[in-house]
Amino acid sequence: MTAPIPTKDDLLNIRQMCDAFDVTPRTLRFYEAKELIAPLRRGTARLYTYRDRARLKLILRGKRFGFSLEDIRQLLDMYDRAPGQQEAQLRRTYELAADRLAQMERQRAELDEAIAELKEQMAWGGSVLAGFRNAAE
Amino acid sequence: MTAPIPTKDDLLNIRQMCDAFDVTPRTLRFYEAKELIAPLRRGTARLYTYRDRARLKLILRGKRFGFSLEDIRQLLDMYDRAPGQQEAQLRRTYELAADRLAQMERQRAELDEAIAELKEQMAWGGSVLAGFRNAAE
DNA sequence: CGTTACGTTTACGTGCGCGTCAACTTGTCT
DNA sequence: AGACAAGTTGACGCGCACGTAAACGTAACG
Repeated sequence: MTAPIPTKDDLLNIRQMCDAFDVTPRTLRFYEAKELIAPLRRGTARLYTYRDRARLKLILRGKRFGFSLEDIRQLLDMYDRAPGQQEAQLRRTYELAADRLAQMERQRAELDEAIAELKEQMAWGGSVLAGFRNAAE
Repeated sequence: MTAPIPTKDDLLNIRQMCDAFDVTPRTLRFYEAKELIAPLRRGTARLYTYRDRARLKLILRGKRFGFSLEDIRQLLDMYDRAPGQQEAQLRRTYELAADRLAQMERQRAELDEAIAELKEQMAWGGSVLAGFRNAAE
């Protein structure tokens, strides 16, 4: 098998983790230093649980969105601190999420605008290219 | 007047330029060092022409698109040499823009997804909060 | 004439997200 | 036991896009 799909309670070492997510060991250790993930230890060696894999997935997605690792750390804390929490703390979390959501929606609006502008520019360039094609005949 | 709108042949000093575009002097000098703009000099002092202003506008727009300054420099150079430009070079630019556009649209799709997920989480948290309120009566 | 404001160059500092050694320990195989 | 792979912890380096401080020039104002 070229793809030994890990089950929920499999524990992956750092190499398997890197292969699975296409990252380097340095990256995983860096994320750990930044408290984004916290793998188990067998002696000194790291063992990555299902939870770590789920978190890493979210980390990489967050990165594609353009969030900083610090942003992502806060989001992750929010995601899993939810169950069994005191009301006040949960409400704090909720408000943090609301802020984040607003931020994301602003970001989306800006992205939409940028996309529209770029399309406009490209239409202009496209017309110039069309001119070239006409002149070429 | 709080807004002394500059005409095409006005020359702006660095402060006016910064106020007009909401950047710092350091930024303008940095862009100049990177050969993105090339203001006139009166003695040693910089004087920004209409052309500089137009270029800065494009630079800042490019940044919003997520281009690096080096990318932007190349695009500006091509833009300058546009009159009498070879089709090939312009097409390069066009393709570069198309790639970037595709990236941005992927990013937008992912952002939408993330927003949806976050909203879902928040609905869940909201229901928990509602439960607290019921238990409190 | 001094001083205040604004500009200049040069150069080192910063935050982010890792890359890249070096030096060491820890299994694993033969 | 010896060798080798794979892991570990520092610690320094890097590219980008500037921030920041030092030391200096220049022009206008009172």
